[in-house]
Amino acid sequence: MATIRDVARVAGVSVTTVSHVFSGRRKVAPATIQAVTEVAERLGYRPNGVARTLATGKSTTVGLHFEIGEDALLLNPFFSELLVGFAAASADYGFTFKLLPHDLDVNVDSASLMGALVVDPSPQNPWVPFLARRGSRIVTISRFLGETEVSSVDNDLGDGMHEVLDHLSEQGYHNLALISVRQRASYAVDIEAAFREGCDQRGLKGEVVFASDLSDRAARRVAIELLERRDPPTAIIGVIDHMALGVLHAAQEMGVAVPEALGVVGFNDTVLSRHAVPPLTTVRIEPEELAREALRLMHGFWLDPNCPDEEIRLPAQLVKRASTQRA
Amino acid sequence: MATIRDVARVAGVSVTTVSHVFSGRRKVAPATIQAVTEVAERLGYRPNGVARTLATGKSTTVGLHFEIGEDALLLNPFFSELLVGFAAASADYGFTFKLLPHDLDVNVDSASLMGALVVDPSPQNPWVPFLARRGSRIVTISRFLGETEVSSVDNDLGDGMHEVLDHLSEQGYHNLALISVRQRASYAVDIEAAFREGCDQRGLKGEVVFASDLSDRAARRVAIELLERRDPPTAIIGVIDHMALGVLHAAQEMGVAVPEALGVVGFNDTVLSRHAVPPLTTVRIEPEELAREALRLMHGFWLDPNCPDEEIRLPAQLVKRASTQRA
DNA sequence: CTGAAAGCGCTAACAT
DNA sequence: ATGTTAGCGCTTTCAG
Repeated sequence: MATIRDVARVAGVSVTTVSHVFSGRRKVAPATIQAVTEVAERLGYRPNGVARTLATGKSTTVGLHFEIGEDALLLNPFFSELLVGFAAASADYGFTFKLLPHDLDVNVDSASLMGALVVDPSPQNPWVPFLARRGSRIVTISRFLGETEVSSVDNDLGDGMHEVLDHLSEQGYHNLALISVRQRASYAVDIEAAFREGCDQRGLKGEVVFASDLSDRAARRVAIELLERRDPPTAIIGVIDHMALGVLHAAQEMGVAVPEALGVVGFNDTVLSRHAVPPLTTVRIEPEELAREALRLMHGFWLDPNCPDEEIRLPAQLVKRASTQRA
Repeated sequence: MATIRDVARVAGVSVTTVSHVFSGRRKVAPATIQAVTEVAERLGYRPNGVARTLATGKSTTVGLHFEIGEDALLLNPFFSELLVGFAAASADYGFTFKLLPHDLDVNVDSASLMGALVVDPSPQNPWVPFLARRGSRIVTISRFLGETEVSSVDNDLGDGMHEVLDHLSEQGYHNLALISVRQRASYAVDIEAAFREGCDQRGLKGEVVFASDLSDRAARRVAIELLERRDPPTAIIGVIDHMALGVLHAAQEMGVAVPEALGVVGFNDTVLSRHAVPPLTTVRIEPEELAREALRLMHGFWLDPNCPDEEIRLPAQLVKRASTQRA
């Protein structure tokens, strides 16, 4: 691999000059630029980013952490969509990603990270405080409800829930249940709060029940319990599509007709909801938008390390499908 | 951030010693280790990986490239599963990942990569030759059918196809169609070859048709065409689960009973196949296994940069579900 | 408009 | 068992 010195020598200029034609951080004579570029091309020279990062102390790598573990989140297509969004947007901003392992690993080379994107952190997420303390700028997808102050980009899920409730009551569903999880991630908190408030406001009966984890199986178990009651809910909402699918399965197994006897609603509008039978009413959020905004914030931090934290809020929109359309 | 020099000074030893207590590359007196560790702890010192990489010329970062684009691959849960597998295995080997953008970006800092993992490359994949030329070791998931010599870990999909054909003919499906794609990735090539050969061997009628891309929609369109024929196939196989789902939808829309009038088979055994209605017969591969093997190879290269390339082949196993069980 | 030279934080001969 | 020192490849004052 040719180094900056090789190029300088062959082109008959100093390394300083070569450095500047590549960084563009100071004016260089057009003829010199021409010559240097040519030599560099010929020698197959590419600036070494590691050396550059070391010299400047400014990295262009951002950490990426998905808080996915034993539970079913790992199968949630939402994450793939987000990932694609990140990959796409990274090209525009010149960032490159480093995947952070699931468990906090003190050996991770935080010196090489300018910041980190953390997806759906729970308040116990160890990476957020860890990285923040080391001086990394952090942007979370959905909010971090722990102590550390960070930037975030999130959807207005509460708003989405209100749309859901309007729709359900319009369709004649008045006895509702929300299947949530104990893990206090912001999306669960927001959805629950809006659910309780919205049911009160509309005079709907609404109960929140908890599944042991985010899997469809766990949701299915809870749904079966709900449907076995003498006064079962007429509509069940899952905090993520995955769980709503579990409800769908429970209903099918128990011979409960959807949407006639039971309305089912999910959140996120992943492929799963379109492919469900019947197709699932859900709340749409835009993963690519989330990714793009997150990277925009990150880029702001890169330009100005002292740029203050920001909280971006994107809309969430109800998508009506067959699982709640009583005709 | 404390540097190695701060630690050395405070601990009253040389930087060399500090370096060695952290790298373990030479014996250091227990007492010294103790003292250095203590000071480091107190000062919050962490070795700077960027500097280390520069000094050693040996990085522990591996590039990760998913050849996902406009087509539906981005929604294929298989990738999430692989990703989780990579993340899990990386902990064991001490690797960390750098996501490579979809399009070849010459500005990517290949100097910081010891190697790259490329998932399902088509023969036109630009990253493989690019990185190989820069001296990165490459491991592909499924084989790279282009010119460049690389290591790979792959499943024996041909074997899986033979199991599929045995099963189908056993169930009385004798007029088969395989929906594949024009993109000549190794999985499509392998599956097609085994399909043709297997049908011949068993005296089954077998036709390969092509969808415009890997999406369920494209597969659905092709399936509709197939089913509208005067002599429609009695079983349709999709090269990935996603496409088989499209077939399922086409059948449903056209009132064709699955599995009675039509058998449907997919590949990969993603969540989608379990959640399909009816559940999809498919060929199971193990994403975590693939990830683990790939990283094992990569680690071998890290230990010995001259370690020869290797081609790992993992099994693929038929999973019989309702979509082909004629009772 | 261009150079010289001092680092960035760490490793690895080469010494002792 | 430990230390000295010369880099790794690049950026960046400070000079010209």
